[in-house]
Amino acid sequence: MPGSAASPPDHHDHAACVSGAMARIEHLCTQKGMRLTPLRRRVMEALAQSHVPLGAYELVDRLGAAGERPPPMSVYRVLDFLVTEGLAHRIESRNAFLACGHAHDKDEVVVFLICEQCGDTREVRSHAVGRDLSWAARAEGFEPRQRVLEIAGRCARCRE
Amino acid sequence: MPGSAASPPDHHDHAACVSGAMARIEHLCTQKGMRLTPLRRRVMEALAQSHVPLGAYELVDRLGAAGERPPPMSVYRVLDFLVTEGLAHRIESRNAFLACGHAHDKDEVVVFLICEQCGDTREVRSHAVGRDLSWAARAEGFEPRQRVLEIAGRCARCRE
DNA sequence: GCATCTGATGAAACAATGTAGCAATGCCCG
DNA sequence: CGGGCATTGCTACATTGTTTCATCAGATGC
Repeated sequence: MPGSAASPPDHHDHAACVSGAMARIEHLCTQKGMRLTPLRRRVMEALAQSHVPLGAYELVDRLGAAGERPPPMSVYRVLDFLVTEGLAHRIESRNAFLACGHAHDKDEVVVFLICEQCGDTREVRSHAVGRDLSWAARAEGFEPRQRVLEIAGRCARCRE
Repeated sequence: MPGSAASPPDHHDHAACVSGAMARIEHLCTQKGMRLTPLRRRVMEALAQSHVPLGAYELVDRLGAAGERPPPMSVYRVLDFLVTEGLAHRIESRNAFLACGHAHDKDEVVVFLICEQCGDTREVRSHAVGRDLSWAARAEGFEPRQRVLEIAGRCARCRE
Protein backbone atom coordinates (compact mmCIF):
# COMPACT_ATOMS: atom_id res chain seq x y z
CA MET A 1 0.00 0.00 0.00
CA PRO A 2 2.92 2.39 -0.30
CA GLY A 3 3.18 5.27 -2.70
CA SER A 4 -0.48 6.12 -2.73
CA ALA A 5 0.58 9.75 -2.44
CA ALA A 6 1.11 10.92 -5.98
CA SER A 7 2.42 14.38 -5.23
CA PRO A 8 3.56 15.32 -1.76
CA PRO A 9 2.37 18.82 -0.99
CA ASP A 10 5.35 21.14 -0.80
CA HIS A 11 3.50 24.36 -1.11
CA HIS A 12 4.32 26.05 2.12
CA ASP A 13 7.19 26.61 4.47
CA HIS A 14 7.77 23.39 6.35
CA ALA A 15 10.50 25.06 8.35
CA ALA A 16 7.81 26.75 10.40
CA CYS A 17 6.04 23.45 11.05
CA VAL A 18 9.29 21.79 12.04
CA SER A 19 10.47 24.56 14.34
CA GLY A 20 7.05 24.72 15.91
CA ALA A 21 6.97 21.01 16.50
CA MET A 22 10.47 21.02 17.94
CA ALA A 23 9.59 23.89 20.24
CA ARG A 24 6.60 21.92 21.46
CA ILE A 25 8.51 18.74 22.12
CA GLU A 26 11.32 20.61 23.86
CA HIS A 27 8.91 22.45 26.05
CA LEU A 28 7.00 19.30 26.92
CA CYS A 29 10.14 17.31 27.73
CA THR A 30 11.49 20.07 29.93
CA GLN A 31 8.20 20.46 31.68
CA LYS A 32 7.63 16.76 32.37
CA GLY A 33 11.25 15.85 32.96
CA MET A 34 11.44 13.54 29.96
CA ARG A 35 14.47 13.12 27.79
CA LEU A 36 14.63 14.57 24.33
CA THR A 37 17.13 12.12 22.90
CA PRO A 38 18.79 12.45 19.49
CA LEU A 39 16.60 9.73 18.04
CA ARG A 40 13.43 11.30 19.34
CA ARG A 41 14.54 14.58 17.87
CA ARG A 42 15.29 13.04 14.50
CA VAL A 43 11.98 11.19 14.34
CA MET A 44 10.02 14.26 15.38
CA GLU A 45 11.79 16.36 12.76
CA ALA A 46 11.19 13.85 10.02
CA LEU A 47 7.53 13.57 10.95
CA ALA A 48 7.02 17.30 11.20
CA GLN A 49 8.51 17.83 7.76
CA SER A 50 5.74 15.79 6.23
CA HIS A 51 2.06 16.48 6.10
CA VAL A 52 1.67 13.05 4.61
CA PRO A 53 1.46 10.30 7.22
CA LEU A 54 4.67 8.28 7.29
CA GLY A 55 4.93 4.58 7.98
CA ALA A 56 7.40 3.36 10.57
CA TYR A 57 9.65 1.77 7.98
CA GLU A 58 9.43 4.81 5.78
CA LEU A 59 10.76 6.80 8.73
CA VAL A 60 13.54 4.27 9.17
CA ASP A 61 14.47 4.74 5.53
CA ARG A 62 14.39 8.53 5.71
CA LEU A 63 16.49 8.66 8.82
CA GLY A 64 18.85 6.16 7.27
CA ALA A 65 19.24 8.33 4.19
CA ALA A 66 20.07 11.37 6.29
CA GLY A 67 22.41 9.70 8.76
CA GLU A 68 22.64 6.53 10.73
CA ARG A 69 19.87 4.05 10.08
CA PRO A 70 18.05 3.23 13.29
CA PRO A 71 16.60 -0.22 13.89
CA PRO A 72 12.84 -0.39 13.30
CA MET A 73 12.17 -1.32 16.89
CA SER A 74 13.71 1.91 18.14
CA VAL A 75 11.61 3.92 15.76
CA TYR A 76 8.47 2.16 16.93
CA ARG A 77 9.37 2.97 20.49
CA VAL A 78 9.89 6.61 19.70
CA LEU A 79 6.59 6.66 17.86
CA ASP A 80 4.85 5.16 20.87
CA PHE A 81 6.41 7.89 22.95
CA LEU A 82 5.29 10.63 20.59
CA VAL A 83 1.77 9.31 20.33
CA THR A 84 1.47 8.85 24.08
CA GLU A 85 2.63 12.40 24.64
CA GLY A 86 0.23 13.77 22.07
CA LEU A 87 3.01 14.89 19.74
CA ALA A 88 1.92 12.61 16.95
CA HIS A 89 -1.12 10.68 15.83
CA ARG A 90 -1.48 7.24 14.42
CA ILE A 91 -3.50 7.11 11.22
CA GLU A 92 -5.12 3.71 11.48
CA SER A 93 -6.39 3.47 7.95
CA ARG A 94 -2.84 3.94 6.68
CA ASN A 95 -0.72 2.27 9.32
CA ALA A 96 1.19 5.51 9.48
CA PHE A 97 1.96 8.43 11.72
CA LEU A 98 1.44 12.16 11.52
CA ALA A 99 3.08 14.89 13.54
CA CYS A 100 0.70 16.92 15.63
CA GLY A 101 1.53 20.56 15.82
CA HIS A 102 -0.84 21.71 18.50
CA ALA A 103 -1.99 20.64 21.92
CA HIS A 104 -5.35 18.97 22.27
CA ASP A 105 -7.85 19.41 25.01
CA LYS A 106 -8.36 16.22 26.91
CA ASP A 107 -11.68 15.22 25.42
CA GLU A 108 -11.36 17.13 22.21
CA VAL A 109 -12.46 15.32 19.09
CA VAL A 110 -10.26 15.48 16.03
CA VAL A 111 -11.09 14.33 12.53
CA PHE A 112 -8.39 13.56 9.98
CA LEU A 113 -9.00 14.52 6.38
CA ILE A 114 -6.75 12.36 4.21
CA CYS A 115 -6.35 13.23 0.55
CA GLU A 116 -6.25 10.07 -1.52
CA GLN A 117 -4.48 11.89 -4.31
CA CYS A 118 -1.62 13.78 -2.67
CA GLY A 119 -1.68 12.17 0.75
CA ASP A 120 -1.89 15.48 2.54
CA THR A 121 -3.61 14.99 5.87
CA ARG A 122 -5.13 17.65 8.03
CA GLU A 123 -6.60 17.68 11.47
CA VAL A 124 -9.97 19.25 11.93
CA ARG A 125 -11.60 19.90 15.26
CA SER A 126 -15.31 19.69 15.58
CA HIS A 127 -17.31 20.18 18.71
CA ALA A 128 -20.43 19.16 16.87
CA VAL A 129 -19.02 15.81 15.79
CA GLY A 130 -17.77 15.16 19.29
CA ARG A 131 -21.12 15.90 20.79
CA ASP A 132 -23.00 13.74 18.29
CA LEU A 133 -20.61 10.84 18.70
CA SER A 134 -20.87 10.98 22.46
CA TRP A 135 -24.59 11.04 22.20
CA ALA A 136 -24.70 8.09 19.80
CA ALA A 137 -22.37 6.08 22.01
CA ARG A 138 -24.20 6.84 25.22
CA ALA A 139 -27.49 5.90 23.60
CA GLU A 140 -26.01 2.39 23.31
CA GLY A 141 -24.74 2.39 26.87
CA PHE A 142 -21.23 2.59 25.45
CA GLU A 143 -18.45 4.40 27.25
CA PRO A 144 -16.13 5.85 24.62
CA ARG A 145 -12.41 6.09 25.27
CA GLN A 146 -10.58 6.53 22.01
CA ARG A 147 -11.85 7.77 18.70
CA VAL A 148 -10.57 6.94 15.23
CA LEU A 149 -12.12 9.41 12.83
CA GLU A 150 -10.52 9.36 9.41
CA ILE A 151 -12.06 10.56 6.21
CA ALA A 152 -10.48 9.79 2.87
CA GLY A 153 -11.28 11.92 -0.13
CA ARG A 154 -9.87 14.76 -2.19
CA CYS A 155 -8.37 17.87 -0.66
CA ALA A 156 -9.11 21.37 -1.83
CA ARG A 157 -5.93 21.76 -3.88
CA CYS A 158 -6.29 18.45 -5.67
CA ARG A 159 -9.77 19.52 -6.74
CA GLU A 160 -8.11 22.55 -8.36
CA MET B 1 -2.44 -7.56 19.25
CA PRO B 2 -4.38 -10.81 19.38
CA GLY B 3 -6.59 -11.90 22.20
CA SER B 4 -7.71 -8.45 23.20
CA ALA B 5 -11.17 -9.90 23.49
CA ALA B 6 -11.38 -11.32 26.98
CA SER B 7 -14.84 -12.80 26.75
CA PRO B 8 -16.56 -13.22 23.41
CA PRO B 9 -20.16 -12.26 23.78
CA ASP B 10 -22.31 -15.33 23.37
CA HIS B 11 -25.43 -13.94 24.92
CA HIS B 12 -27.85 -14.17 22.07
CA ASP B 13 -28.83 -16.46 19.27
CA HIS B 14 -26.18 -16.23 16.62
CA ALA B 15 -28.17 -18.58 14.44
CA ALA B 16 -30.46 -15.71 13.60
CA CYS B 17 -27.52 -13.47 12.65
CA VAL B 18 -26.03 -16.22 10.50
CA SER B 19 -29.22 -17.12 8.72
CA GLY B 20 -29.97 -13.46 8.13
CA ALA B 21 -26.52 -12.85 6.70
CA MET B 22 -26.75 -15.92 4.49
CA ALA B 23 -30.14 -14.83 3.23
CA ARG B 24 -28.69 -11.46 2.35
CA ILE B 25 -25.71 -12.81 0.50
CA GLU B 26 -27.84 -15.34 -1.36
CA HIS B 27 -30.28 -12.71 -2.41
CA LEU B 28 -27.56 -10.34 -3.50
CA CYS B 29 -25.70 -12.96 -5.50
CA THR B 30 -28.86 -14.06 -7.25
CA GLN B 31 -29.85 -10.51 -7.99
CA LYS B 32 -26.47 -9.44 -9.37
CA GLY B 33 -25.59 -12.72 -11.06
CA MET B 34 -22.57 -13.34 -8.83
CA ARG B 35 -21.47 -16.72 -7.64
CA LEU B 36 -21.98 -17.80 -4.08
CA THR B 37 -19.14 -20.29 -3.94
CA PRO B 38 -18.50 -22.70 -1.06
CA LEU B 39 -15.59 -20.61 0.19
CA ARG B 40 -17.61 -17.42 0.13
CA ARG B 41 -20.32 -19.17 2.01
CA ARG B 42 -17.94 -20.51 4.63
CA VAL B 43 -16.27 -17.13 5.17
CA MET B 44 -19.58 -15.34 5.41
CA GLU B 45 -20.87 -17.87 7.93
CA ALA B 46 -17.75 -17.64 10.05
CA LEU B 47 -17.90 -13.86 10.03
CA ALA B 48 -21.59 -13.71 10.80
CA GLN B 49 -21.14 -16.00 13.78
CA SER B 50 -18.91 -13.47 15.43
CA HIS B 51 -19.72 -10.02 16.66
CA VAL B 52 -16.03 -9.61 17.33
CA PRO B 53 -14.09 -8.49 14.28
CA LEU B 54 -11.99 -11.35 12.91
CA GLY B 55 -8.59 -11.05 11.31
CA ALA B 56 -7.97 -12.71 7.98
CA TYR B 57 -5.65 -15.31 9.45
CA GLU B 58 -8.02 -15.92 12.31
CA LEU B 59 -10.64 -16.75 9.70
CA VAL B 60 -8.19 -19.06 7.99
CA ASP B 61 -7.67 -20.86 11.29
CA ARG B 62 -11.35 -21.14 12.05
CA LEU B 63 -12.19 -22.48 8.63
CA GLY B 64 -9.26 -24.84 8.91
CA ALA B 65 -10.54 -26.15 12.23
CA ALA B 66 -13.97 -26.80 10.78
CA GLY B 67 -12.91 -28.32 7.48
CA GLU B 68 -10.35 -27.79 4.80
CA ARG B 69 -7.93 -24.98 5.52
CA PRO B 70 -8.06 -22.39 2.75
CA PRO B 71 -4.96 -20.47 1.72
CA PRO B 72 -4.82 -16.94 3.17
CA MET B 73 -4.89 -15.42 -0.27
CA SER B 74 -8.24 -16.96 -1.01
CA VAL B 75 -9.67 -15.66 2.22
CA TYR B 76 -8.40 -12.17 1.45
CA ARG B 77 -10.07 -12.34 -1.93
CA VAL B 78 -13.35 -13.38 -0.42
CA LEU B 79 -13.07 -10.61 2.15
CA ASP B 80 -12.48 -8.09 -0.63
CA PHE B 81 -15.56 -9.41 -2.31
CA LEU B 82 -17.67 -9.17 0.83
CA VAL B 83 -16.49 -5.66 1.65
CA THR B 84 -17.02 -4.48 -1.92
CA GLU B 85 -20.54 -5.85 -1.89
CA GLY B 86 -21.30 -4.28 1.46
CA LEU B 87 -21.67 -7.61 3.21
CA ALA B 88 -18.80 -6.96 5.58
CA HIS B 89 -16.80 -4.05 6.92
CA ARG B 90 -13.13 -3.66 7.52
CA ILE B 91 -12.30 -2.43 10.99
CA GLU B 92 -9.17 -0.41 10.36
CA SER B 93 -8.08 0.01 13.93
CA ARG B 94 -8.04 -3.76 14.33
CA ASN B 95 -7.01 -5.00 10.91
CA ALA B 96 -10.06 -7.17 11.07
CA PHE B 97 -13.43 -7.73 9.48
CA LEU B 98 -16.99 -7.69 10.68
CA ALA B 99 -20.07 -9.11 9.03
CA CYS B 100 -22.68 -6.56 8.14
CA GLY B 101 -26.21 -7.72 8.62
CA HIS B 102 -28.12 -4.93 6.99
CA ALA B 103 -28.01 -2.91 3.82
CA HIS B 104 -26.68 0.62 3.96
CA ASP B 105 -27.92 3.63 2.16
CA LYS B 106 -25.37 4.94 -0.26
CA ASP B 107 -24.21 7.92 1.75
CA GLU B 108 -25.19 6.61 5.13
CA VAL B 109 -22.70 7.17 7.91
CA VAL B 110 -21.94 4.30 10.24
CA VAL B 111 -19.96 4.40 13.46
CA PHE B 112 -18.44 1.28 14.98
CA LEU B 113 -18.47 0.92 18.73
CA ILE B 114 -15.70 -1.52 19.68
CA CYS B 115 -15.56 -2.85 23.22
CA GLU B 116 -11.96 -3.07 24.37
CA GLN B 117 -12.90 -5.63 26.97
CA CYS B 118 -15.01 -8.21 25.16
CA GLY B 119 -14.35 -7.19 21.58
CA ASP B 120 -18.03 -6.94 20.76
CA THR B 121 -18.50 -4.45 17.94
CA ARG B 122 -21.73 -2.78 16.96
CA GLU B 123 -22.70 -0.56 14.10
CA VAL B 124 -24.52 2.63 14.90
CA ARG B 125 -26.09 4.89 12.37
CA SER B 126 -26.17 8.60 12.96
CA HIS B 127 -27.53 11.21 10.66
CA ALA B 128 -26.23 13.92 12.94
CA VAL B 129 -22.65 12.66 12.78
CA GLY B 130 -22.86 12.38 9.03
CA ARG B 131 -24.15 15.89 8.68
CA ASP B 132 -21.53 17.39 10.97
CA LEU B 133 -18.69 15.48 9.31
CA SER B 134 -19.79 16.60 5.88
CA TRP B 135 -19.97 20.12 7.11
CA ALA B 136 -16.52 20.01 8.70
CA ALA B 137 -15.01 18.51 5.56
CA ARG B 138 -16.67 20.94 3.20
CA ALA B 139 -15.51 23.83 5.33
CA GLU B 140 -11.99 22.74 4.41
CA GLY B 141 -12.82 22.36 0.75
CA PHE B 142 -12.47 18.61 1.22
CA GLU B 143 -14.53 16.15 -0.77
CA PRO B 144 -15.14 13.11 1.42
CA ARG B 145 -15.35 9.67 -0.10
CA GLN B 146 -14.86 7.08 2.57
CA ARG B 147 -15.28 7.37 6.30
CA VAL B 148 -13.55 5.39 9.02
CA LEU B 149 -15.37 6.02 12.27
CA GLU B 150 -14.35 3.67 15.04
CA ILE B 151 -14.76 4.27 18.73
CA ALA B 152 -13.05 2.05 21.27
CA GLY B 153 -14.36 1.89 24.79
CA ARG B 154 -16.50 -0.27 27.04
CA CYS B 155 -19.81 -1.71 25.99
CA ALA B 156 -22.92 -1.67 28.11
CA ARG B 157 -22.60 -5.25 29.31
CA CYS B 158 -18.97 -4.93 30.29
CA ARG B 159 -19.89 -1.97 32.43
CA GLU B 160 -22.34 -4.28 34.23
C1' DG C 1 -21.00 -33.02 -26.56
C1' DC C 2 -17.06 -30.18 -26.95
C1' DA C 3 -14.06 -26.18 -27.24
C1' DT C 4 -13.59 -22.05 -25.13
C1' DC C 5 -13.81 -18.17 -22.14
C1' DT C 6 -14.16 -16.17 -17.72
C1' DG C 7 -14.19 -15.85 -12.91
C1' DA C 8 -12.66 -18.19 -8.75
C1' DT C 9 -9.46 -20.90 -6.16
C1' DG C 10 -4.81 -23.23 -4.87
C1' DA C 11 -0.11 -22.73 -3.95
C1' DA C 12 4.35 -20.71 -2.83
C1' DA C 13 7.17 -17.03 -2.33
C1' DC C 14 7.55 -12.65 -0.86
C1' DA C 15 6.75 -7.83 1.11
C1' DA C 16 5.26 -4.86 4.77
C1' DT C 17 4.15 -4.07 9.41
C1' DG C 18 4.68 -4.86 14.24
C1' DT C 19 6.70 -7.36 18.77
C1' DA C 20 9.43 -10.06 22.20
C1' DG C 21 13.44 -10.60 24.74
C1' DC C 22 17.71 -9.51 26.18
C1' DA C 23 22.11 -7.04 26.12
C1' DA C 24 24.40 -2.70 26.12
C1' DT C 25 24.56 2.17 26.69
C1' DG C 26 23.94 6.59 28.65
C1' DC C 27 22.10 9.58 32.16
C1' DC C 28 20.59 11.01 36.76
C1' DC C 29 21.20 10.96 41.52
C1' DG C 30 22.87 9.79 45.92
C1' DC D 1 31.89 6.64 41.45
C1' DG D 2 28.45 3.32 41.52
C1' DG D 3 23.70 1.79 41.41
C1' DG D 4 19.24 2.33 39.28
C1' DC D 5 16.53 3.52 35.46
C1' DA D 6 15.17 4.95 30.99
C1' DT D 7 16.64 4.47 26.35
C1' DT D 8 18.64 2.24 22.58
C1' DG D 9 20.71 -1.72 19.67
C1' DC D 10 20.15 -6.11 18.05
C1' DT D 11 18.20 -10.48 16.66
C1' DA D 12 14.75 -13.14 15.81
C1' DC D 13 10.17 -13.65 15.20
C1' DA D 14 4.95 -12.91 14.59
C1' DT D 15 1.35 -10.95 12.06
C1' DT D 16 -0.72 -8.96 8.07
C1' DG D 17 -1.08 -8.43 3.22
C1' DT D 18 0.47 -8.99 -1.88
C1' DT D 19 2.43 -10.87 -6.29
C1' DT D 20 2.54 -14.35 -9.52
C1' DC D 21 1.34 -18.21 -11.89
C1' DA D 22 -1.08 -22.48 -12.35
C1' DT D 23 -5.37 -24.86 -11.91
C1' DC D 24 -10.23 -25.58 -11.63
C1' DA D 25 -15.23 -24.99 -12.17
C1' DG D 26 -19.10 -23.00 -14.34
C1' DA D 27 -21.14 -20.62 -18.21
C1' DT D 28 -21.46 -19.88 -23.19
C1' DG D 29 -21.47 -20.72 -28.01
C1' DC D 30 -21.36 -23.94 -31.67
